[in-house]
Amino acid sequence: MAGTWQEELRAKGYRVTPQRQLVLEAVTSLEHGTPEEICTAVQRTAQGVNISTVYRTLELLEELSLVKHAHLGHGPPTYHLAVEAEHVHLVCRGCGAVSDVTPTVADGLVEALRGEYGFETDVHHLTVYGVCENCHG
Amino acid sequence: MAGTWQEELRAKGYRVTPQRQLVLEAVTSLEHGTPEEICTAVQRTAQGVNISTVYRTLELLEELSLVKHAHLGHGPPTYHLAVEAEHVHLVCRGCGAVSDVTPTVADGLVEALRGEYGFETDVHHLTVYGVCENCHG
DNA sequence: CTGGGTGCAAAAAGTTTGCAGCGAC
DNA sequence: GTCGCTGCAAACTTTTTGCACCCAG
Repeated sequence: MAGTWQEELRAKGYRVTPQRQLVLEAVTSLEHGTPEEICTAVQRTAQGVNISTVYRTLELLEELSLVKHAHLGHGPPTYHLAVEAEHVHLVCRGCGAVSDVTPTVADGLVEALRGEYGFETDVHHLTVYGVCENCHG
Repeated sequence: MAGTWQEELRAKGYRVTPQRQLVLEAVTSLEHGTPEEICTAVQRTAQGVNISTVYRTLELLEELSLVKHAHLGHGPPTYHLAVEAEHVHLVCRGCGAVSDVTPTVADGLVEALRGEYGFETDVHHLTVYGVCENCHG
């Protein structure tokens, strides 16, 4: 691994600040966190990171492809590490649970869309809604 | 077809109002409309349907499974008829275009999730992000 | 008539922006 | 020391809610 994300930031003229490190740590540990949850998590460690800084930081981190976001339902978007995005989200309409499964389940879909429509699927951003095992009694 | 949606409404103690008919017509004609677009469309026909009535009506219609919604990108959700939901949305990250394809492309995915995770996929609600033929040079 | 529905306005929730001071480099 | 970053507060957008009046059944 040639460069850390800190070096990547500096190389692009951005600065490495405590806030940015804290937000990235929060995204890492929360795994599926909304901006507000991330803000709260950050404030448990060091206090006083503003919600608007969280938004600005998430935007920046997403621009650098360090994090990604997905819309899992009605509420605010949830953010997670891009390197951990190697999965497909399953959202249960019954209990609201979010689980992660391997992208291989979508292999057929990806190939069908590429073959029939020339569409390159971004599997990292795939969210499947339905009913989980526990809920379709 | 035994009952119209109007009869279904009345059967459940709800009332059939001009506003509800207009909103449903707007959802039908727009195909992928946000609440605000639906409100605007309704106001072109009859004027004076309030945005909050649109929200309340959409919530009701969704509860009755007459319409469904999907999050296609960053903005507000888009609503469409449930009976027309028999397709999968493709959203292009390049040009933002939304296209509809047959759910058969997801057959493999559906079977894999059912077999491996006991998860019953709601194909009507499936949205796939990626890059369309025109945009991936 | 009766109770659900609507419009209006205010509030809530989520997100963005302007600006002065601070701190990474 | 410079210039990007942050905190704060205000503005903005989207959605929800309270309430009095209205109308479908």
